[in-house]
Amino acid sequence: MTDRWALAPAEDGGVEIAPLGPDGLPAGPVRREPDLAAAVRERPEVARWVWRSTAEVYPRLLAAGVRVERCYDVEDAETLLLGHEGRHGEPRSAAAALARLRGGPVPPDPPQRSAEPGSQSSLFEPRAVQVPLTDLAAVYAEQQRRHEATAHPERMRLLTAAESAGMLIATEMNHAGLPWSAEVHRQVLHELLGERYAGGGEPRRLAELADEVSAAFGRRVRPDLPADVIKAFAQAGIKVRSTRRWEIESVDHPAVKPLIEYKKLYRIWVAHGWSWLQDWVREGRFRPEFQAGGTVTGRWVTNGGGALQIPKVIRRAVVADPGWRLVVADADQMEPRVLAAISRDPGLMEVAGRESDLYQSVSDRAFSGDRAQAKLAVLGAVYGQTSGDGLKNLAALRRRFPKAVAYVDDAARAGEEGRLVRTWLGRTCPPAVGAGEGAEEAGIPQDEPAESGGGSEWVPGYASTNARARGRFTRNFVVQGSAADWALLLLAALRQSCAGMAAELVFFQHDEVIVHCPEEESRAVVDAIREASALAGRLTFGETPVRFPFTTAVVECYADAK
DNA sequence: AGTTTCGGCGCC
DNA sequence: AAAGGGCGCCGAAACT
Repeated sequence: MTDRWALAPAEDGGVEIAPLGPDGLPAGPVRREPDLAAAVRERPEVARWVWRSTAEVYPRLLAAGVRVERCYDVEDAETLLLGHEGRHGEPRSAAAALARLRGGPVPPDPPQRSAEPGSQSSLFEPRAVQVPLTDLAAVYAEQQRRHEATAHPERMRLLTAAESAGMLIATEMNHAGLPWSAEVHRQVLHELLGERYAGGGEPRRLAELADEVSAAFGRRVRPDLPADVIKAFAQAGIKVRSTRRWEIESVDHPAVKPLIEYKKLYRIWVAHGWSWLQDWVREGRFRPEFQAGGTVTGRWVTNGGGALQIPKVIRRAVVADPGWRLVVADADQMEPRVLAAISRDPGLMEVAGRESDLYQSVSDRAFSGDRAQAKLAVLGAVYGQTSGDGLKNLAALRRRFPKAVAYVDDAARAGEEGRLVRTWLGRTCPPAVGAGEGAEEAGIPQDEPAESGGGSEWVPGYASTNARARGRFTRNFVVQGSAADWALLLLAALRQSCAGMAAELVFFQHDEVIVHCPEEESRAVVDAIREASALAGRLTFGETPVRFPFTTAVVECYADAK
């Protein structure tokens, strides 16, 4: 690629830029310009901007109305490369990478700030250590070489490119915000919770439910205090270990019904109630701080506002602008389809090659038509279910789809034995806690490795509790993480096809994306999603029969999508 | 008084 | 039917 330029903001608000040669080093003199946004705006021919941190640069560009098509985020790539090299946790800053390159003392990473409601703090990162452009380019050039040393260089290049695209998209989503009607939200809260009382106490409906619970127990009980509730049940002659809903649901006592209702509404009140609205919604937009690649598996997180946990009833407040629509697109059975693609199990690839309900197809083959059982078995295999009907169902799944189950079993065994596992594109799981030479030298006891030996059955009972927990983690990691790999490519492709339109990506939640667009663009957006899905499948997994269908809905209100 | 952990539950 | 993976958030409890 020829049209790569490096970019490094200077302390005085100016910027250093330089074209890069094939080796990743500056191919011309470093230019210094006074205005970051102007420097980028004036060079639309640049195919990819190489910079230290998207979070540092891109919000400033967007604020000035400048978008870029592609970037390469050096610090983000450093994180992924370190992980792949088994050096998870080493400082990831460009300054640290430079120090490793030059053999100097490696500075620790600056501490992460936490989000405050409505803050604009991501516009600038004052704590970040700047590196001059020539040094940044040196780190970049070295990273290009490190890509070549990975197990699958072309996949690793795709991963860092996709993750950088994710950084751009997350920043653009933060800039756009999710359309949010405070009026509808207040209406929903009033319907569910009743009037608020002065003084900030519980709203009417919660107070009533608390009274009902107390009346049922015959004494004052605070339903939000688990210890109080457990004691009250004990006094009524009922032993419960916790107040989790699934545990008390089956208890025969008049307090149970109002208690469960209280918990449900209490949750909405504290997490998505009036104070949430006050804190997070401004001028018709909810602005969560999306953070691409915020989890070890590559899933995104949001920083503040709980944007990835919006309760279904609250989604009524997500309303398109007048004349606009929300295109809500949900990938159908994403994780088992990803498992089919990565394991190349012939039977699972065959059912995943159809767009029809995958769980139904699996159940027709292995569970005599019981879809619910098939879904449980698949999820149990991916999550590492350890007991109950799950194990029996897993056996049926293993008979029909041996390579698929072996794939996750192998990942689980690797985790139990303290080895690393990777996603399809090469994102690598962190090492076991206490693992590594340091721990051994220090005499920290290690978990016993699981019983090794042939066969891909996973035999419970042979490894320690910690090792088994790590096995469940790595088992899930390869699927959840590879799904995140694919989802990133999907987002990048979708963003590309929306580039000429007014349509904006405004929300992303693991396997679901929302595009906000003028009504007349909504058909084109639906088509774009289908095309992006097919492209993402090909790019991520190569030639594969597996398809990734979406359920799409064009709605004015998010709650109407399902 | 301030900070960390826990319990419970929301989403996938 | 049973309680497995990844997160964030809040208040209370448990600490320093």
